[in-house]
Amino acid sequence: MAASVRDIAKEAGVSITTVSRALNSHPGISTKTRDRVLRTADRVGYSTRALKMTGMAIGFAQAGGGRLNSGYDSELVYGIQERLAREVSADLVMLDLADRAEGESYTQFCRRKRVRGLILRTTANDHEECRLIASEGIPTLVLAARFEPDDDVSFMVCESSEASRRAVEHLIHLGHRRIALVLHRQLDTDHADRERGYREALAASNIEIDPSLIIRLVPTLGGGANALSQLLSLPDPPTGVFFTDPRPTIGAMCRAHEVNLKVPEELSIIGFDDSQERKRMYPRITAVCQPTSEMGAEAANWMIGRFAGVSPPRIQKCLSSFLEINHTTGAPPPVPVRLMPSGQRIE
Amino acid sequence: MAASVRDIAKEAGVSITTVSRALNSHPGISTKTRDRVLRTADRVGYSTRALKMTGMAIGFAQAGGGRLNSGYDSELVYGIQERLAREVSADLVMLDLADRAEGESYTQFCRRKRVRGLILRTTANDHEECRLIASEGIPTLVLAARFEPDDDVSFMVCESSEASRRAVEHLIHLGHRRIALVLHRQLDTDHADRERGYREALAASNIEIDPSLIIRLVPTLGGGANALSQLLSLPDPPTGVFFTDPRPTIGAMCRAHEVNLKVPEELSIIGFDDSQERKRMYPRITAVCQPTSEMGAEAANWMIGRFAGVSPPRIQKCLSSFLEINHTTGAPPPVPVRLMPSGQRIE
DNA sequence: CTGAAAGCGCTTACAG
DNA sequence: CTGAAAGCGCTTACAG
Repeated sequence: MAASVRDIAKEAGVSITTVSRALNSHPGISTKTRDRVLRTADRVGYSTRALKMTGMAIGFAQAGGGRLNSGYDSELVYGIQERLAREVSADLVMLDLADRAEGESYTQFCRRKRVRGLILRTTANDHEECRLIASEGIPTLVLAARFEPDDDVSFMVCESSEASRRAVEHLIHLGHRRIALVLHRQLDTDHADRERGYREALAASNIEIDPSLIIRLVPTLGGGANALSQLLSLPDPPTGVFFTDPRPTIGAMCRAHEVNLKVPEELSIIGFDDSQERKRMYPRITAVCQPTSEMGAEAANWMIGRFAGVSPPRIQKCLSSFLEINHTTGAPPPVPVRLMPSGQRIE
Repeated sequence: MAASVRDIAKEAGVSITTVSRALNSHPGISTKTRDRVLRTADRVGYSTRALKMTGMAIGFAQAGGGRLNSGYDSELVYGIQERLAREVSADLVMLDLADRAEGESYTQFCRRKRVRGLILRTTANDHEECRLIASEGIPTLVLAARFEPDDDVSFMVCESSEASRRAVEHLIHLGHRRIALVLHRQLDTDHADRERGYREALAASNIEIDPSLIIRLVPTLGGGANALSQLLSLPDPPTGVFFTDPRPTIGAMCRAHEVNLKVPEELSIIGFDDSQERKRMYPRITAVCQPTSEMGAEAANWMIGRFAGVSPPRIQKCLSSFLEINHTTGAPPPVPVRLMPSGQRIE
């Protein structure tokens, strides 16, 4: 049960001295022995005495180092904590992977921080580090990123191509034909999904893609506002727009009010929401929504189950985004509305 | 430097057995001895071996137990982490004080969780617990609550009576005379501050308080929306409203759009913002704003300084809210706007 | 590169 | 209620 260095030593056929060296990455030890000892440690369920006393803790960290700080992260933390609080008494520790000591493995780092499992966020550039961490064997789950099935990495991701397709179909059913898409400039799998949904919906209705209706931007409030203006000043403007990120969505809604554009009478807008922003906007926006805090809760569930020996050691779960139809989508106007960049109407 | 049980024993003139018992709240020990030992432990700077290895960590917890989950908490955590990341390598651990073992003191709990200092949030009902925790001597800082100067509790709080007074003065200068106030039903010191600012501003301009213009509610989006409707359906409605909480502010802005009320031409609105909500609203709202993430950063600063022996052991700091004048305040309309509860205008 | 032995920090029966 | 001694978990010179 409570495996000690002695247990590992007996099991691996070495002295406790060697075990200690392996666990603490001392230099004077052969790679082969060290690996065998560490594998044995994991197998017999080794934990330091401090860890036994201290209770369970799971870490939340950003691959590549640094601290977590987006609203999306907060929503995830909220979901994780709520589930942890309800199910078990486990602490959540906000870690910075850049704090690892020289030569310290991720597993050792977590042991030192008394953390038994890691929930990770990552950028597209840090997938390799996620693979490395997972390969060490410490229970690891990456949130909101997708890995290949043969990558031995557990992840949860939110699929949004289908909800995105439905969103655009919703506009088509309402009678829209010129439908714009506002995308991330840096296309990750999530945003590629959303673009795919858009293209599929248009293709299914034999509507040709007009590249001038696809805008790629840095996802900020201001970017969204400008994208709206840019689209509406086109010679042949869209009657519906789909924003694939929350910040541009909010910026665009503000700009619509600013230029006195009636939504949805003059323009239909579908946004993107990964928290509860839509409840704070007027008109309440029709949006593709991600169940973010639910993802956090699911992540906590899996971790709890891992420690209890119930969860599978590897999970690759895909949650679904959903289209919530609210008050910013309607039939297209008889004549598309065109605005000067200044906001003045072009009749 | 690295004080051990042996050091404490020598210093306190007892055996290490007794020290161990005191540190772990074993029953068979006299209160007097235990207190002396624990005081000595603090004085000589005792820390367990695990703690020495594990690096610095500070805890974030809710007095009274439970997990933190409001947007306000997220903003605080954001501020704390940003500063911690920049200044030192300290982890932030989200703790649930309800996880304490039977008979375990707060200090012991923190030691077990390898936490060297506590940043607390509290409700009005849990001030006593904050005093108790602080009295144990572990570095403790309560955020966003006010204690008496002779309460030996460190806190940081955001004063809002002055900014609230300025907010109402701003309306008065614009020519408003009938100014409504929307308040928490449960009046804590923060909200009492804001009410005081309102009353002072009116008194200074010899405007009589009209109780029908003061609404007390549960601070939700819907509550704010209803408060707006209620105020505008009065026989003699206000031309300006001051909301003292973020959620009703947002709800009221949505309701204004909903009933097609022109803000600020027909009604001036001053809101309250403790995060960055105002940047997401249209029109951008004139609001009393709290520097929430700055408070988190200040808290982290003080903690870091405490461990370095630089910060004073006790701090009672009052940050200032500020009035940010944006686009929802203007001159009152020639004739006050009156709306039916349905939203229909009463001419 | 590895291990037997000494030793540190702490806890726990046991004796008083 | 207290302490001397045994003992656990781990690390660290030291020897090979």
